[in-house]
Amino acid sequence: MKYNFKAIEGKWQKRWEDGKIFRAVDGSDKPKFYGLVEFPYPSGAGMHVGHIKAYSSIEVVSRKRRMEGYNVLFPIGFDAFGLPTENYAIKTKTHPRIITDRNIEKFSNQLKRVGFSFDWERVVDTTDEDFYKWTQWIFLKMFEKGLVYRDKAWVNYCPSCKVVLSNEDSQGGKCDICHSDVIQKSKDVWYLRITQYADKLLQGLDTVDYPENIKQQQVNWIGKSTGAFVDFAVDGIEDKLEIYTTRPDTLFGVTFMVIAPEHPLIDKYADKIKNMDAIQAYRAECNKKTEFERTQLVKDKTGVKLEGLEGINPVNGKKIPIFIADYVMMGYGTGAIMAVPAHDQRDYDFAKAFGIDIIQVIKGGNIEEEAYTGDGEMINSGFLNGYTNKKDSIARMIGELEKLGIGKGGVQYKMKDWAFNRQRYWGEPIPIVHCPHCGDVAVPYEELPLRLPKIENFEPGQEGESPLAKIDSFVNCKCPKCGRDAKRETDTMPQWAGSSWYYLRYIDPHNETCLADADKMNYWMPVDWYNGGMEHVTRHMIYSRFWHHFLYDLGVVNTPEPYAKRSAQGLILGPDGEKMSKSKGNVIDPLDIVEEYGADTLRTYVLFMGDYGVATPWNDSSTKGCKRFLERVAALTDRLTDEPASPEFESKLHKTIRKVSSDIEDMKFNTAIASLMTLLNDIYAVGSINKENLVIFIKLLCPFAPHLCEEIWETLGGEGFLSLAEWPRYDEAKTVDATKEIGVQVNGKLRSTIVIPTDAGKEQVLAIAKEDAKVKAMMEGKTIVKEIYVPNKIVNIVVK
RNA sequence: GCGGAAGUGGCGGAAUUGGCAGACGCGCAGGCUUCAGGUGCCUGUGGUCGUUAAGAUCGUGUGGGUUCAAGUCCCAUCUUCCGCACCA
Repeated sequence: MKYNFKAIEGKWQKRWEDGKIFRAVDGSDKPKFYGLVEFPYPSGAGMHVGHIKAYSSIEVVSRKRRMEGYNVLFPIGFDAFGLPTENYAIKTKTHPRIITDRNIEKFSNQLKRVGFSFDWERVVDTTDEDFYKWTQWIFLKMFEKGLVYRDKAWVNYCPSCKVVLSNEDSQGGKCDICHSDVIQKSKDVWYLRITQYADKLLQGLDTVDYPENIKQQQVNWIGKSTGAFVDFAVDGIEDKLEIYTTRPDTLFGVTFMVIAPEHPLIDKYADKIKNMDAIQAYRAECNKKTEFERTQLVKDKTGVKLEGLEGINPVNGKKIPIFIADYVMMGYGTGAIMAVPAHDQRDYDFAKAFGIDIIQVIKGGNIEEEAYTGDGEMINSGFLNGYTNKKDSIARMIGELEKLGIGKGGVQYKMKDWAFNRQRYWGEPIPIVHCPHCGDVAVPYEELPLRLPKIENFEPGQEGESPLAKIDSFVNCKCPKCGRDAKRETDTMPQWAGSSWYYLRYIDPHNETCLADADKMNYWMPVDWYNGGMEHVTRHMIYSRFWHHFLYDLGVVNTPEPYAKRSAQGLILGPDGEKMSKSKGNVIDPLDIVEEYGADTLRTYVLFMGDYGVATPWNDSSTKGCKRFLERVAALTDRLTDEPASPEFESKLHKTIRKVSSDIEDMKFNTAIASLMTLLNDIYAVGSINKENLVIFIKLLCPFAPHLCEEIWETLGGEGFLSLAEWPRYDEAKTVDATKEIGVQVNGKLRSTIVIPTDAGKEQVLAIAKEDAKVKAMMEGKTIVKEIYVPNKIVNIVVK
């Protein structure tokens, strides 16, 4: 058969779609498999090769599972709210709805042309009001349970996008979307109390099958530390200055304190501070720096001493100076620290710069040179003297502080509450009404969805307020509680909202009475295998795990964790080895590949190109190599024979079944395909193949190159769809060969190879080895010191 | 700085976890087919020495070590990539 992919691919895509053969069945008796891939943002640019690679893994696993008799849910949808669409809407004066629908259609067609076996009857779109109704519902449930609060806060604000960003969206002081510098601005912010779930999110990691590096990233992100809160009295004022420390054991070594420039104590006691001018000047200086700069300048500590206020070390009553310095952040701990220069490098640098005393309280290191952070015997530390174990001294100190009522043990998280509102049009409206009499009131559940009003102008206001604020008919409403005039919240939710629960909606996408039917969720959840990008391992995954834990506590879902297993694909780099980008002109368009080589070649190549989890450059010649492979497979129909296969070939075939089956489970797609290539070479070497064995071959190849394999199946007179045929099983007995070639070493160096009967005894194998001419020559005139035989692997004869 | 991963031919990468390094693919070279280009098919392809050959010898970032045997384990060291980062 000649390989005419253009004719084949459209034909089978149509048959699959018409036959609805990839439809997931609710409540089937079969075992279930829920495979999930991160749904795409339908950008105008269309699909990227990265999408193909990301989806191909679960695609192959899902296809294999179907053939193994599973009831498979492999859905797709669109994460369609977001800034790029809105910005494009502003630019082209087109409604985001129109743009989104257009892009979704384009994406769908592209995905279909690659032949992915998605269940197209379960497509979800986060911007569909039937979907975001339930996003709003979950928000209101959180509001009801006290997990939502509003606060005035200094927020990360992108002056270009005119939008408030979470810490997660403004990493490194740059806007995640447009990469402009982020500035600090005072705003009304809605927060979700994700910190309340920090411990559950940490503990949940012990119950899921994620790779270690992914777990570690999530652990780091949550950033739990244990330590103590300690109150320091300040000379001359009533208020205490509370600090957080992970090293309360070093309290006797405290020689100064540092507070963040924004610390409220400063303004409150401005009249007591004698050098307010200098303080204000320093603050102004800090304000100019972005958070990025502030966290970059590790060296050259700067700061100003507060003249007129002095702290008192609670354990020894010593008076110590207080500084403001920008290396202390208001956003972590209490915004104030006790400084122990002898045992903390930052404090040490600061003390050296400002000529402050350094008191060593733990023996060890050389504090003339640098801070000593290791363990050792406690000295100069009153009741802690003589302690050598950090753990013990910390426990003793916390006990002492608690007895005195000036401190207590506590934990801190790097993770902050999730800033949840955006001043944008193209997002889920936050279903809250501001009533002058009742305060913030939830929109009643029965009024959901709170629809986005149809408007013409999507530009944000001058001060960055939401475009919705200009729509009087939307803003003005009655308070659901008291019925008097009230105003609607005009901010919308961030892009992460819809993706925090979308995998549940796939289970029951058209349900009008709840987010998904409980029985169906009991059947399908948890997601058995979720693949996506490393860039979503912290934000998206932590947010959605948070929402899922919340829904579990609410009794809506039956599992605490949404994803049983997670994997991540490596990037596809440009042919030049650089990250693909428009500006570098090294972008590969998957549709060009489909046009030129066909979808099966594209699918095969993205999995063959290298280790799935590792970034690999695109190589057009190698793509051709995959095409050549498929052409040679197609030509097998011209090499059919009625002859039974030789035992040697049967053995190779069954080993290949075993290898492909296990490699797919281990995501070693490259070696799975390589073993099929090897088998194909073997078939060509033999010259022919019988029908029975060819069917096994195309079944193994089917998850990778389904169009071609279906076509061959049809040519061979197969009934129905190969995609639904039974996955081949290997016969263990047939994978065992009668003889085996093994290496023979003399003194650890390979000198020859011999053929032995499989599982022959040591004596027999050694006898064969010693008969070998080359081995004989090497042993000539020497005495044997040691003989080693590793069954079916190697012989090593040590001679002197 | 902390945490994680990785360094293997001209290139992408294999190596059943301590047992014949370089599977498979690309590229390259030679040959056949072809008017020719391309495609296809066959053969070869880690380095060095060796007239071909037989063979020898070196070889998995670098330097040591353990072992009959090391890409794989241990110690030291260099490099690259990816997270996190004045987190108290």
